[in-house]
Amino acid sequence: MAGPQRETADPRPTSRDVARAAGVSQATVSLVLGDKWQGRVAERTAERVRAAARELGYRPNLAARNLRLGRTRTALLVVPALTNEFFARVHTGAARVAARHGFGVVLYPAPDVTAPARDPFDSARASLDGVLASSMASEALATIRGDELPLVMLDSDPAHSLGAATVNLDIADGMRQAAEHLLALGHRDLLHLAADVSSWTFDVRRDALTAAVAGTGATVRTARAALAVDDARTATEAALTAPGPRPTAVICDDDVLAAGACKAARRLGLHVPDDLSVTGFDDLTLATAVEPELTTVALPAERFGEQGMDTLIAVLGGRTPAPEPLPVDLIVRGSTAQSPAARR
Amino acid sequence: MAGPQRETADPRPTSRDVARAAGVSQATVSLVLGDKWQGRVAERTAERVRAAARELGYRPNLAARNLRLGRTRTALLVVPALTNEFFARVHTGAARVAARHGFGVVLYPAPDVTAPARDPFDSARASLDGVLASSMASEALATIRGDELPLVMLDSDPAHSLGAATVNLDIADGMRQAAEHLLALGHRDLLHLAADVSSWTFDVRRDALTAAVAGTGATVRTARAALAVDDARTATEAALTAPGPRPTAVICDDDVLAAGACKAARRLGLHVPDDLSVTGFDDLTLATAVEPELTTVALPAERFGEQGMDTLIAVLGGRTPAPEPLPVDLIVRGSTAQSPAARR
DNA sequence: CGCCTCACGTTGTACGTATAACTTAGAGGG
DNA sequence: CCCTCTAAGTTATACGTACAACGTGAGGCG
Repeated sequence: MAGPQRETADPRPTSRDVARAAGVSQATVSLVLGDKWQGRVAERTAERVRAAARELGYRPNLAARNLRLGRTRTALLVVPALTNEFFARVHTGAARVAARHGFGVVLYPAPDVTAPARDPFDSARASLDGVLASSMASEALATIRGDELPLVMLDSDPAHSLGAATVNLDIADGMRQAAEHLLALGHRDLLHLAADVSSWTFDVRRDALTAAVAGTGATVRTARAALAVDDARTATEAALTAPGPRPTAVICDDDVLAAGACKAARRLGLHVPDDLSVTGFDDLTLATAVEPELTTVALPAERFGEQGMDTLIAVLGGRTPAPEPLPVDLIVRGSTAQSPAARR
Repeated sequence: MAGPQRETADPRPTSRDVARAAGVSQATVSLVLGDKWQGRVAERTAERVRAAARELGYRPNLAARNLRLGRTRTALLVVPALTNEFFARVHTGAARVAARHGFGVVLYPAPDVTAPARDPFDSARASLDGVLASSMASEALATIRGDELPLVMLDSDPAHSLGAATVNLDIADGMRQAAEHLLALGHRDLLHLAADVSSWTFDVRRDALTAAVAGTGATVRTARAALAVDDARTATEAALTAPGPRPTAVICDDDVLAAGACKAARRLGLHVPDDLSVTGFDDLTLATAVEPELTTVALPAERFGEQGMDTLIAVLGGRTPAPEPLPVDLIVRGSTAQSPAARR
């Protein structure tokens, strides 16, 4: 029955179609559906418009709305890697708050945060209202700032924020808790298994650890590894077999590193936690999947993402909130115990 | 020196500004920058326009372009949960291909794929070119189909695809490989630790397992658990202490489940793999973090995401490719060994 | 009775882009 | 010398929305 197929297979109804169906003007439809009709449109008419919109399955064209309003209700989330469970959880939290405010979140995974590929970001930023950037190097940050886009920094150095709002986890306190836990268990020779990544969040861990052991007589050696189990295992093996007194505890920047450290211990015939204590960071799924379960610093990742997006939306609204760092908690599980020496 | 601050803090240059700077009309700017100027604009002029655009830092307004062109170069990726590393990797692959074609990817996490909350999806779909939906129930699928949006199904039942293109992993073959591996090791009493999730991808695992053991004389019992370590451990403990012959191997729908199974074994005083073999599925980071490392079916998750997006873009281009299922590989590690009986 | 106010709308326009349709100046052909 | 043709632009318009500015008829009031 139908004639030859038209090239327009998608005649989505517009506000004008709704207007025609309701017997009003397009402007009235816009007023009613935009909730700006108080005292401008009669309740009877408003209801008729709403009914027509429902009937036709009307959805406003966001491109047109964005063009008209000059904003997009879209925020960019920049993270090092979404495959890192921590950032996936940050995204979850951020997206939840965003949705609550009618915002969308587009992701920009920056494999190398020090030198982000400009192209995908360039094409995207023209349609963004704001940026939520996690763990970025200040160089990359500077290029973003040049765009004058509202920016909120997550877990980044306040000293290099260039005036952007920052939202932080109390990473330093987490590291302090982990260190004091090990010290209280009698450990005096610590190995810091550090992430081989240039990022403020890891600098904070280092400094907090240094501060925590200062004056206690304990010593800290450092090993570095990429955020992968294998690399962490190799690095730990090397560090534990190096000359000098063998560390009795490994304090790791991350749970993945801690898992690698545990594997290294097993390879060397050391028992965790009897011969070697290990602490992680983040409390990922990993932490309770390995044996023994990891003593680790639990970060409220989703809450963190939520607070980040809340802050960005506040900034867009002209306010400049400066939230307190979110508290973190050491969770003591099976991978830490009294040092062999303290047990006597 | 500057006067009082204006309310427009962001006068981003438009194509008209570029035109003025280059001494041409706005249309010419659009032609040059859109690469449609062959034989329409002199090379000298084109270069002048490009220079002006560079000078002003011009970026086209995507909202205006989208409105004009009626498409958004944005695809929606629907996944059950981004915190599942598998889906994070699928996203990575999909986003990579998308970027290559100038497409953006927006995520829609569907916590419950059987009854997706309509609201966030509703507001988003008006600005989408297509949908890439992973592991969705056919009900939810039907509601999407109603929108007439180009759709590609990932890892979903071809029989319920309602005509949408499907892209699949060869899950059945993976499960077959795992089952045959265990059978070859002499295991005759298997426990299938199934994901307590209603999804085609898990139905396929079940059916493939059933088919693989048919006629071999082996028996398969089934336990169900949510995709979490703790739940998997509990379910496995219950199944292993149930009356009847104790299974000598656990074949799991997922690595997280496998990690839970390993923990259950340890609790019951069983050694993996000597007393109990365990296989996983997905080959997540988890698989090599636990001890022993998991024998598991490796899925090319990123490649899968890439192929999904390639297919969606092909569909948007009017083609209807039907790619072969991607091959998967069993990776034998330390969590499987000969059955105690076969060892004699 | 004439004017004002108020409630309820409508008309018109702008956002920035892409492109169809048109103009114009030479070049070349008959 | 006029006519056509092409290169090299330009003018004008539409996409769908939000909202400022403008009617308009009815009732109130002096």
